[in-house]
Amino acid sequence: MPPRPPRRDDPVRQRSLRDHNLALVLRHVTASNRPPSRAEIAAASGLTRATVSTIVDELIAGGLVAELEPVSRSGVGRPGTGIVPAGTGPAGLGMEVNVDYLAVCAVDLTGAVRHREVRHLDQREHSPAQTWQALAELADHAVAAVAVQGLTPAGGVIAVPGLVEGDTIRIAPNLGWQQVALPRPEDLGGLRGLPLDVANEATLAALGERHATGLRSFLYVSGEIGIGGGIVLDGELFGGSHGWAGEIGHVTIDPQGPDCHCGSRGCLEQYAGEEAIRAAAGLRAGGAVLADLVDGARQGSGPVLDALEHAGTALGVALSGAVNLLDIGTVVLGGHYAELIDWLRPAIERELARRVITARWAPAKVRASALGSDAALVGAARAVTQAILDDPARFLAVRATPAG
Amino acid sequence: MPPRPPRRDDPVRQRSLRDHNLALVLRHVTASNRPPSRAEIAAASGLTRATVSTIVDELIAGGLVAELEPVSRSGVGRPGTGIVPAGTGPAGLGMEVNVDYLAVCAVDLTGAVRHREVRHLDQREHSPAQTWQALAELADHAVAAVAVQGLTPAGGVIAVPGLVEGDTIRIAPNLGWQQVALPRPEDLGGLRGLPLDVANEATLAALGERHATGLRSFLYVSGEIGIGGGIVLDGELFGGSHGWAGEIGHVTIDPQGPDCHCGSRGCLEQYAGEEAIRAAAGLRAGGAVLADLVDGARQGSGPVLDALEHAGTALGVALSGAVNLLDIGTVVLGGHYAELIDWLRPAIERELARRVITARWAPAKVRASALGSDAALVGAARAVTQAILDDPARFLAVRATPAG
DNA sequence: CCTATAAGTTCAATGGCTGAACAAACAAGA
DNA sequence: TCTTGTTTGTTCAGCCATTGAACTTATAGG
Repeated sequence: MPPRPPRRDDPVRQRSLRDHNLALVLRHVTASNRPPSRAEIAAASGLTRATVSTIVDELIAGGLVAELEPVSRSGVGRPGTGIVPAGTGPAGLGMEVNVDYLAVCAVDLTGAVRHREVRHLDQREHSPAQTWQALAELADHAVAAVAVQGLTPAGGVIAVPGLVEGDTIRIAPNLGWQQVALPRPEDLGGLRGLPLDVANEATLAALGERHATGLRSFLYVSGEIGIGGGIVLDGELFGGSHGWAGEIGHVTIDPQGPDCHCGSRGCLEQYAGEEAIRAAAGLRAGGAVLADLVDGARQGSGPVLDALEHAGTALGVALSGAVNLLDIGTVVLGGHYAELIDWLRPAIERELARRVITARWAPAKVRASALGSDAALVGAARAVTQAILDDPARFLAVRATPAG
Repeated sequence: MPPRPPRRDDPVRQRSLRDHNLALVLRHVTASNRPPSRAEIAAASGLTRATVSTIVDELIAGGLVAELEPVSRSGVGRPGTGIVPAGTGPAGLGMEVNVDYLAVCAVDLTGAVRHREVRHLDQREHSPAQTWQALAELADHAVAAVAVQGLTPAGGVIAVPGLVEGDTIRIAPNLGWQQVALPRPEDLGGLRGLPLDVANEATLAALGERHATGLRSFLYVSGEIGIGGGIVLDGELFGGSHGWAGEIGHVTIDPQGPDCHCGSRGCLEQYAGEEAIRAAAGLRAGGAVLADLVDGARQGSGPVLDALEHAGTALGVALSGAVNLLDIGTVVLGGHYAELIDWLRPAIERELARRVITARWAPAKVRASALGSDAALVGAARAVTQAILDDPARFLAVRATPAG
């Protein structure tokens, strides 16, 4: 995964000093809601106006930020020129492989989605190679579409519903994939030469939510066919030793509970996974389960409401464990859960209040995803731009040296 | 809690550059097993020999490191002079308040314990003020004892078995304390003017284990009367939003399980807490429970072995959830668990293998605490010295300006 | 005693930040 | 319209930490 932590064990020379402050200034530009002037950046960051000026010049020359037309703002004194993230230049390419669709999107440095395409395609009927082929076509569209907008993809990240280690997909149960390697850039057409990465979809969705909501620390839980999760701590994605952190779907709810396909018993998925809720609600299999659930709940169907209540209780038990362990203030529900939150929340909050030992001093908040089903796709694209924003110096360096 | 993270949002000036490299060099000195020479530090850190020389001079002047007598090492060329952490100068004072004893210890910058005193005293029969009074006496002994060894305490940390927020103890169930404030330094006799801190004992024990074992990431679980925990990620203690992370004792094992004093049901403590194991093993109450359990297990007592097997299973279920969530490679068992590990481990490992979804690729290791029952005490003391080692510049600055 | 090798120091050069002075751009009041 | 006051942005000398190369110091081996 891209966002490498700042290397604490590296020596610091003059250049790293500038690198740090480049990132610092750029962060102020992207973080503030109103385009800040050089003077405002200086005041907020603690650097002097002189330093900020030279750094902003370097960022402008590198195409990472742009000056606004000098807008006359209220107040006396010379008006400042607003600095904004560049709307042209580098872009991030997000791709998603899911059970029944492929999707691609592109975001610019401001975080705006500049292109988006979804193709319905059942991966279970195709080989990984065919999937990569189809994804390459979508990616080519995207590159062409953003090129006319003045954007050049600086990298791509592929979101998959499975366990990823390095550049290989260990296992993606719902796709029926095992030990699938990342496609080489050459096999992805127009992406030739572009740095490419794969990561777990829930992890990337958490990253997407982090930017969309502005939350510093939260636990993201996505309910689809499986249950995925991602952890964001103090603004950074927490990956764990191998990047597998957040696997809440197979946390034990009841050690003696029903068998799970993972080989264990009583996993959360057996209580709050799509199939479990559907069965408990007495709905037909193979239909549009989410829509049926929402309809049933709206109409006050007893079995549906009971099923959601049970799922919410199990979710609440699992989340209580996570909150006890991580002391994290917010839980974000994504995927199908986002649309079911009104019926899940009471049970979740009840369990959190009962089972979290610090609940009386700092109750955890439960909220719905801001990006909905696009979270993983947008998160993947933003992983690319975020890497640039986190370390602009590296981007400027590689852009300066090679002639490609 | 002392170890504040490096502030990513701070501006970086020339001075911070030096600050960073001071810490970098000092880290190399404390981390290597053999006293490194200036040249070795330069090679390992990436700095030049010139820079390392000036930095080492500054550290020597500040009393944080010392030169060894030039020992002739094998090999041609001028032998290097080894640099070691100073055995005199600043010390860390660790204090522990527990149910039936008070303890104080002092460590120097090398991590060596230079003083240690334990006083048996039942806190439940005394007010917090009386406890602070007794602790102050022990602390005075410690300050006097280390003074003759050339050590001056630079700060103190008190470990308590309870929930701490900032400078107040929210609740310490086994002490019967609620909303107890940190004693003011003035009320602690010889500690006048010393920076003082409180923190949870399990959290500090995790910190102690981190130094004793050299592990970068692990989950520490301590079984005493209650069950505490601490999380170390990539060498740093993870505190969560309020510093309450690691509360594994009240993770749910069975949502319908027995009532817990915390107000919830089926908490881990009801299965693997001292009282639960004792009752399951059919041992008398009020005795030396740990000793009785070890004796029973050694003699092959059926009820005792069954009780430990059950406790291990519950621990394994809770730890599986934690490992799924955090993708953490090692679990360290402390407190009483350390002495019971031979009988707990089989069940724990069985559950981890079954319930952790990534177990087949990266099985988590289970090991016993290296510090045993001293972990919290030593961890508290090392929290002080670690803060100095992490940011030597700050220590040198405050030491330089005030004449006290 | 001489040579090779490695450790540690000295010093001019370099790069990046600061602080103060200055120029530019605007509002408000006379 | 002109002046005054205010804020923005730039310029430049000074400062500070690191570098790299030359130099000194200390050892082993022939």
